[in-house]
Amino acid sequence: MVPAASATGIQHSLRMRGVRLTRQRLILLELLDLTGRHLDAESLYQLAKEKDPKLNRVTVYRTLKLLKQGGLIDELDLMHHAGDQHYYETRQKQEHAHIVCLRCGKVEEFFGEALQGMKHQVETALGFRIVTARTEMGGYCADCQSQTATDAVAISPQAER
Amino acid sequence: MVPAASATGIQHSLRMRGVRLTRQRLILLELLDLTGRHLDAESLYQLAKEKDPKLNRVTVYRTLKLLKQGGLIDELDLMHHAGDQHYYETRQKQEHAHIVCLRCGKVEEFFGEALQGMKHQVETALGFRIVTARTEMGGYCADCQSQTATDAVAISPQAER
DNA sequence: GTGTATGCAAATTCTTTGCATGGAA
DNA sequence: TTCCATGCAAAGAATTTGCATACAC
Repeated sequence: MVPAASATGIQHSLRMRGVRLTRQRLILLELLDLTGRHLDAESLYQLAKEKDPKLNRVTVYRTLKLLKQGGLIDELDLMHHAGDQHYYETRQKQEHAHIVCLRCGKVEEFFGEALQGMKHQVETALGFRIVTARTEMGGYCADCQSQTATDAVAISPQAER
Repeated sequence: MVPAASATGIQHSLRMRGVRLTRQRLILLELLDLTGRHLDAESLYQLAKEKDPKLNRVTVYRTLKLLKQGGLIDELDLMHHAGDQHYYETRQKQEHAHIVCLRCGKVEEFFGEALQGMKHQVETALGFRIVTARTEMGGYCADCQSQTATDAVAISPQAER
């Protein structure tokens, strides 16, 4: 179960379900797996175009949807720090939270018992069967904290998004 | 600090920052505070229109942005179970997770130590100063679990969104 | 009175859909 | 050979922007 085997694992899982492994899907799966995490549809599309200039943006969206529905990738929002697009990562065995610096955009991952624990608590306390979970936090990284004071982030009408 | 005082608290906070309390903003603040939680922009707009038919959708978006930036309301996605709109609730003293039933759309809230604990862990472990946090889970509520089997949710190309 | 907030119309961003053709199994 | 998957163009959903007017302080 080394990282590199993961794409193969997904391929196998898809084949099992009768999903056709087209050239486009293989390209996208490889990119999702090998590239540094947290790609959004547009970035994934741009990378995929380098490998196959004819691959269409729509195919990217359709493939992401397929993988998401199959529980093979997770969808993130990263606190919408850079817009409303979604980000994706291949599903890990270990649940983890995503921490986004609202100033520089850096994304850290946080692994801890708390997450699995909470999932179980929810399942028993509320009677839900949890399929997918997501914890995201926004704040300021060590580097940016000092500078933030300078930025004067008063509650002025125009800003970010 | 009773619930009803909360809208007043927000008003005070806004006034302090030099934000003008217009008729429209007062309507929106009241609705956000008194209505059952988790309104999206469109729902809030529809409710607001009943109180002031001339109030514009754009004003709703601008007000939500203002309040969000000021940390007075929190933005939720509710796992995008019904589309890509955002939902809002006035910020609570107690952090809590939102649990969404992917079949019937029911939303439950889960309060627990785990969340505050994790926030502190992240702050010390990663050196972040966390400003906003969000935990959402998607799954199936007790009522829907039995029926889900029947639904035959194989990984077929077309479905939801 | 002054300058921010609003309303209106138009634009933008992100994502999905319809339909004919292509290609994996 | 049979359908599922793709590409293309167009549509759709959610949200933002530009600009003149209105109104809170």
